[in-house]
Amino acid sequence: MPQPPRQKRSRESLERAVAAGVEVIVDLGWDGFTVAEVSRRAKVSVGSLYARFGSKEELFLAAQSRAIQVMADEEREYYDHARWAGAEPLELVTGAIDGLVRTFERHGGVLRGLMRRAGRDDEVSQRGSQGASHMARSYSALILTRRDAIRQPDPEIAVDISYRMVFSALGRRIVYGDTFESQRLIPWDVYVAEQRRACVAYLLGPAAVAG
Amino acid sequence: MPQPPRQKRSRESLERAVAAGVEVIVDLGWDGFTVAEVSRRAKVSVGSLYARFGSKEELFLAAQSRAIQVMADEEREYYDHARWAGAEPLELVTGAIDGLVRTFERHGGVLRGLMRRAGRDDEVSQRGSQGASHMARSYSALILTRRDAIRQPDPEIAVDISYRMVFSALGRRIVYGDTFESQRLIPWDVYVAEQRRACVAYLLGPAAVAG
Amino acid sequence: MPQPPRQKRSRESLERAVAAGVEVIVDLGWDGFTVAEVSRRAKVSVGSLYARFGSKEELFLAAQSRAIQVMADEEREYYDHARWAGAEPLELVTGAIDGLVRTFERHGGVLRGLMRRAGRDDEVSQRGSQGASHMARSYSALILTRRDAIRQPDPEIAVDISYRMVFSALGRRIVYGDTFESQRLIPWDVYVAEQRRACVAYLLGPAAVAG
Amino acid sequence: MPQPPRQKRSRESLERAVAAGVEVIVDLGWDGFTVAEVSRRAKVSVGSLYARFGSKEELFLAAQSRAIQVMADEEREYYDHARWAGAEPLELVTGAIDGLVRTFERHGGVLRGLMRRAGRDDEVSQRGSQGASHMARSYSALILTRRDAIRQPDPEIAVDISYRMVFSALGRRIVYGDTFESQRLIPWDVYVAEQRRACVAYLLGPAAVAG
DNA sequence: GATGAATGAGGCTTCATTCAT
DNA sequence: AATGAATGAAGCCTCATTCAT
Repeated sequence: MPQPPRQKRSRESLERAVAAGVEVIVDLGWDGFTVAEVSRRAKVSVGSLYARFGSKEELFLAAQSRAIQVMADEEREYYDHARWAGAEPLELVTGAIDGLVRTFERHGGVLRGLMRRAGRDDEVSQRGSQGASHMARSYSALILTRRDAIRQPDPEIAVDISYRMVFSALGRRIVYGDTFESQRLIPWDVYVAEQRRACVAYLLGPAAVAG
Repeated sequence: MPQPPRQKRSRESLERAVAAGVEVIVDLGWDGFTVAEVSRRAKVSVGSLYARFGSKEELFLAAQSRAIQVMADEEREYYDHARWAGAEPLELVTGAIDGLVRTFERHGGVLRGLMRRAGRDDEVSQRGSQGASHMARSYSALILTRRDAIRQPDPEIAVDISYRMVFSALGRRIVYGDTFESQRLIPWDVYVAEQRRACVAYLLGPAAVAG
Repeated sequence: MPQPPRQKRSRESLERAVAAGVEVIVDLGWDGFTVAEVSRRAKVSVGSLYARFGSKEELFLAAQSRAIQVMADEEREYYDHARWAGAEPLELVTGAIDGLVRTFERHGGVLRGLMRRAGRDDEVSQRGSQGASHMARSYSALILTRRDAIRQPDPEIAVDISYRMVFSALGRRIVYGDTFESQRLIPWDVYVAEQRRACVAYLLGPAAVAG
Repeated sequence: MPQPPRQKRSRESLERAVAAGVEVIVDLGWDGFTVAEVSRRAKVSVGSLYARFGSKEELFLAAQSRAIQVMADEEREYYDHARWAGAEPLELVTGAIDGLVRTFERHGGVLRGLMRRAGRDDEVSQRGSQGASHMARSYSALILTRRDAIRQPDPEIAVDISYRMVFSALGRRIVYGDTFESQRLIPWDVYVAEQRRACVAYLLGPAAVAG
């Protein structure tokens, strides 16, 4: 009986395991991320998971890496400087922020799971940090193509700060919901729009806003 | 002696239990928050903890309430309008933000533990939310004593947004550390100062900054 | 301040404790018979219960004794030979059985609790046995006043057997309900009437039944 | 080899678990029926027990089912009508009773444990009831093959009553011992013989006894 | 004595990891 | 290599009993 190619079956199992891992992170978060659950969804035996990943921790990290990879690919395309050639500073700031917003909108589910876990696991945190700070560089680089428009003493820092502010504000909302730190109901659209306004005011100053 | 002695021991061990609970939240977070650990640190037996709190969950909530209470007391004093009578808008915004900053500086440890848990437990989240949104009202009320100075179409929303931005930025840093979403090292002082600048720019516009 | 007489308060506490114990046996059975529950209902502290009864076991036994005492008093009156002077054998058998039936009807609640426990605790069993076999003697003595009417080789044994049969049948129904060993629904009245018929047939034979 | 080897170990440990469960019921009853004890005797880990049975309750029920199954098999064979073709009414009644007696003689140990628990657990009671009432039907059906011989107005009820009486009397003796409700010592053989006589007198009347 | 707070052994259950098949 | 059954440490909770006040 001809065996199916070892490598291929293997790769497929691994693929299913990682995909199931991401799925579980989205659906159940870390608390529901049990080896048995991933095994069930992936249709890969527990033993095989351990053969490939060594520990639950590694399995989770693999799922995390996968999710980050997807985001990074989208991000690379979005922040491609060619797309923004000739854009005005206001457009750049708005566009850079929107890249971040898009990521949170598209990947909120998995980001929620990852962020919750990152709060308690150093390795997860470190890898999450790599993904987030990679985006930080893309974001900053894009805006700093028009460094001259930044009305702050240290443009590098100011842009970085703006990234952190938006990242934090969106991340918080993803994880804790829309009325955690204030009961006032603010729709996502308005929330996002105000982040833009605040960053524009901070980075570009009055002229830009007026314009 | 005004207190009935029989209840004294009781009150003391309850006190030790709550204090130990807070301590464990600070040191180990929810994952290390086991009944046995609190029992050990409080030098109170497991049975006594259950006599008072009914469940591990209740015990955690009691520790949370205690921590929130302390913060609320400090906050009430800090945001007392009498202290800010006659202040300029710039001072108000800066002062309001500093109230938030102070809270995070003083209670970062416990806030870290609580926030991590709030991400996954609704009751904890709800109570944390109450504490945070109470401060939101104090913060907003203070700044809105000079509503006329706010250079945004809807001052209420703008002030609320500024609170959320600072809260998120500080909270994130408390939980995830100072180089999570960006590798750039920015000292706490600068980080805080830039939050102030961003909020001032957003809320008060150029005049205030210039001033 | 004049103290209430020690002895009296003491007796009253003990009384309340025993009464509460019986109440708990009736309402909750052994599983719900916790020291704390009796303490609560009796309004007597746990410490006092231990001072008087030494252990939960003793407390239960005291409640059991109390319940048995009440039944024994009723029984003594019911089986008083003076009441049955001149009765026909059929009346005697029927009457003796009815004495047993009455006890189960009046004290079914506590008997249920005691019997369940007696199955697992030797001391409870022994004391329950004393109560039940005391009634056996009253029952047998009454019927044997007309020993000559018993149509069995050994009247003593036959009467004893009849007692056991009725006792078992009633006890079983009290503890396990009316459709345990057979699904056929037989109302209590019919159930009791048939026990009478069976015993009469066994003890007195055809003549009595015909009569 | 017809059985897949992978499941063999599994089946064996499940088998050991159930057998150990029955053993513990016999030796220690419900009170001693702890998961750890069954695990120890079965040489099956606690985790495996939970993998198979989900809860201690399920494990107990599985042991109960096993015991009931064995009894039901014996019963089916014993009460097979072919074996009793042409029997006289007296033989039928005696034989039907002896079927019950045999079951109690052979399975007294486990019946004791099950009955004690049935008094307090509805599921256990219900399943026990099913077993007992299945036998009730076999018993009644056998005797009612000669319904015409029953000297009672309602033969169905009378036969059912006789079953209940014997079942109760034997069950009681199994659970509470031979001198619970009466101190008079009556050997098992005599006890059983008198049950037969009583039922015969009740069901068949004087003619049968005389015969 | 009376009180009831305090103790801690012991029971149930989950799940990461190992290992026989 | 793959499978999934087996393992057992660790966590939560109850309640009989003790003991400081």
